[in-house]
Amino acid sequence: MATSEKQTVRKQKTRTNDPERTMAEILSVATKEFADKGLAGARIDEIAAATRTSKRMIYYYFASKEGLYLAVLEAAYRGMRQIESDLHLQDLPPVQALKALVEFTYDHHQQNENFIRLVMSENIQRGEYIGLSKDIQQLNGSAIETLQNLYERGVKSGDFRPGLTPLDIHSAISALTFFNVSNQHTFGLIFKKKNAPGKAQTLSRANVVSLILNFVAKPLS
Amino acid sequence: MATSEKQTVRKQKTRTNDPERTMAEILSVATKEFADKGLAGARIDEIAAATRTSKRMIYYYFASKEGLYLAVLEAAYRGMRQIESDLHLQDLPPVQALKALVEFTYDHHQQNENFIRLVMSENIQRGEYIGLSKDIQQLNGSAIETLQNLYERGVKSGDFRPGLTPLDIHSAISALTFFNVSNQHTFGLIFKKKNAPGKAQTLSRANVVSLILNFVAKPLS
DNA sequence: TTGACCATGAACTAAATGGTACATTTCGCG
DNA sequence: CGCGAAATGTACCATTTAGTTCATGGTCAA
Repeated sequence: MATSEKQTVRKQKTRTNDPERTMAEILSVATKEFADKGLAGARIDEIAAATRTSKRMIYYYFASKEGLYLAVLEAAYRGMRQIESDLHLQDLPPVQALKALVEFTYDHHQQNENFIRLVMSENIQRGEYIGLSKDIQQLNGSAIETLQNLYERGVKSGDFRPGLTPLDIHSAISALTFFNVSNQHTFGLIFKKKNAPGKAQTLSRANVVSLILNFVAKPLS
Repeated sequence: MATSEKQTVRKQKTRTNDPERTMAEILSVATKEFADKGLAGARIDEIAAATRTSKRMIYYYFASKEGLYLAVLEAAYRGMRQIESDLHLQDLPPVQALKALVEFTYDHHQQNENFIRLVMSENIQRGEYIGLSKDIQQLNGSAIETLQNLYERGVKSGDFRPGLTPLDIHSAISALTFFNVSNQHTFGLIFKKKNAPGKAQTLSRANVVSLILNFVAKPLS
């Protein structure tokens, strides 16, 4: 309609310079593409096409495919760190705090498939790009600290058994919550029956909580 | 005969036709390449170059890059199934059998990084290719059956707590043993200190056993 | 107003890469 | 022995794709 008449009705919405928005849009689209296909599988042209801007702009802001990929990774990790600090575990007694942490992690992983896929992608590349970013590296460090605190409190109160390291617990939680999402497709082929509803749920949240608590808690004897 | 003399020394080793060996070599090299870089990242030319044969032969036997990838997947899964049936779990009492299964799975995953990487690759592609192979799909099915048997024996004997499904247990074992290998690179960045020895070990075998046994075993009350 | 930055978009390049055409050799088999 | 099918090698093609150039113009703050 009307966008053109005669010769030029002029774009009614004349262009606005908004580098922030442009970059954000590129990042957002690129995140989907990289999460979807991995670094090697992603196509710059496809990303450009899905944007309101052009390939030219991608190189203008991110210099290269790898540069864009790294920016995507960093943005994803930053988003993660954000929410993680919103749990106030220190206000809860150890067992409940641990339970809350597990449940939070479970839900979070379940809801952030793109993040999970990016991490898988990076592992296929042996952490080549994540290793480049100092920023990213300290994230998990603070997660470990939180756990250390929590675990020590639990041991002192007699709720947790001693002899574990925070890293053990962190690994176990990550493994159980990550796998559910990361391996859903190859794993889902086992019961190729109904998968109509949500995702192929393998380990339920309750089971993960149970696994971790049974592992960490002191057996009542 | 005189394979030669005169002017040109003629290739002293005249060509031998050996389709079996050729295919096997292609598969072996391709497995490394696909495990290393994923489907999109792998390069047919590189595979060909690492073979004693040529790119021509790859297409002769496998028709396309995807065809080769699928063949690699199937071979990898077949190799897996092989060894898995060598455990005679039915000869052991439930708790020990479960322990043996976990330990076997742990070691096996640890030693077959290529397989793990292929599975990751497939998950990034949403199981697109694994889904094409009927062959592969029943593998995990039999693993589940084995577990079902074992679990039922354990419940009957009073060693295991009721209320679980074989799939729950299988998921937990897989998650804990798979993650260690699959996510070693992004996870390893936490303690970027010494990683000189083997791989960045996160969850020890003993801990995985402990996690699973505590989960499945009936709490002694 | 001016100049630095932002935006566009199409056409282009150079290299990488999946795939083939065609000629040649090997080998089992009658 | 010799013939046809299977196996193999070389050179090449066609397309895709990351990245650039060109040419031009808009936006905005000082």
